[in-house]
Amino acid sequence: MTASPRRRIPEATVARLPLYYRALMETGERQVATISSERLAELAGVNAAKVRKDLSYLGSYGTRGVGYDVDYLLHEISRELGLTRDWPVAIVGIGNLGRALANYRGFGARGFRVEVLIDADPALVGHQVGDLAVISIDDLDRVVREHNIAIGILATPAAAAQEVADRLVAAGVTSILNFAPAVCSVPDGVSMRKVDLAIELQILSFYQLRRGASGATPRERTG
Amino acid sequence: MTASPRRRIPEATVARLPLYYRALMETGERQVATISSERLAELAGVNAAKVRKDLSYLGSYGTRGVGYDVDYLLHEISRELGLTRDWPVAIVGIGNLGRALANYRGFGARGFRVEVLIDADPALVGHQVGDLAVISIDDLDRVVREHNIAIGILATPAAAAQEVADRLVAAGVTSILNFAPAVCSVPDGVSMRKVDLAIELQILSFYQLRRGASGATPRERTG
DNA sequence: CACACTTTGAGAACGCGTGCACAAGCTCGG
DNA sequence: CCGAGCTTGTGCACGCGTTCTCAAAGTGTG
Repeated sequence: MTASPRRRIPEATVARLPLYYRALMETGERQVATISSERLAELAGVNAAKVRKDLSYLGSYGTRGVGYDVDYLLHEISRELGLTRDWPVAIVGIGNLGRALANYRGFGARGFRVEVLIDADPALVGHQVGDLAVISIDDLDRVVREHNIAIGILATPAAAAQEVADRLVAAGVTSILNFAPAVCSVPDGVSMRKVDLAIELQILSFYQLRRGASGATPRERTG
Repeated sequence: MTASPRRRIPEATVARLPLYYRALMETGERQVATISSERLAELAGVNAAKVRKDLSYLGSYGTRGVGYDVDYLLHEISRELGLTRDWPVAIVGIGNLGRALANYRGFGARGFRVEVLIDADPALVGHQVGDLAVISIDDLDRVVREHNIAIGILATPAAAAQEVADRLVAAGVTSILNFAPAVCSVPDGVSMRKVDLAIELQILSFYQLRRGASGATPRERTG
């Protein structure tokens, strides 16, 4: 029942669709029937021309002189993003970050359901985190297959990242969200997105430095 | 003592410098004196031409026929990224994620030191998280100024994000890393980077769906 | 029905980033 | 000192994404 895309949707557009989705959800709750590209742009924090071009990749869902039907557009975007499905998710690496992700409420609402928690530390295996018990990494393959998991979240230390990624892929996972601070490669046909907290701070630091010593100034490093 | 840039460094290059930095750190520990762009590219997960072009924005730090001096390059990159300084950091919003970030080891090593934890929940204020006590949001302005904080991490619920961002900016913060799932604007002269976990999963979901029903297939949504 | 007003959809120009290709420059062996 | 072999630095072409702009297509009013 998945409609084939009219045209290839640019990556940059795909990355913005979730923004539109969220903005439309908030708008829909306010009982607004239609929305203009300009208003949607404002809510999503982009400009109106971009909104119109992005949406035109999905098809002609707007009405000139009126705008976009909120419910209809919401439905089209959520279908395109696969939010009409339930995606079972596994988290590997139940440290600080893994535990926080396991308890994060924001996932479930969009159909991403954390069903499996995996860790290599025997001391952690069997422990309860939220509603779930931590499973040994030795059972990774079996559990991932049983739960029919397509999306994995990698929250291990850097050193383990590549090996765990390989095992996830071998078990049938085809999308990985990688929080480990390590370069990590996956075969064609598998998507991987990276989130690296330290890198984000370093980028901020670069621009902070460039702005010169105006405002708060950093201390010279002592150690 | 900050060298003025030879040329403007493209954003895309800035975003890769931390990758090179990390790769060089690992290389340096192995007592390797020089490194070629090809090897560095491999370690950083990019291609060699890009490495050379990126590094050329910093200056001519390589030697033809030889490669780059690891220590020297490391020093130049860390200076450019501001990693020779200590940056005191504040985290606002000590929920699941905020707590995980507060305990995250990866920051300190690069000079980012979490010195202040702030939350709006009176029940949380005063509680110890790691070595730090949670401070009331009423004291945000005072504490941020006292600690001379330039970089803030926003880990509040979406509804509070914009207001907290405004207060951080008013207190002198000029770089914000925003984990709240909300569009949030800051004045010129302030940098903001966004990390949105739900959006990352939605992007993965899009491509997962496009790859068709090969591999694990999602369930139709019930609720 | 005609006209003023609104808003979409897309053509076109521009700018940024990527990757190829190669000259310039260095080392090393003889 | 010369020539073979590397590796960098960069000019150039290409493609993607953004933004400007405007015709097309709708609504509403008198």
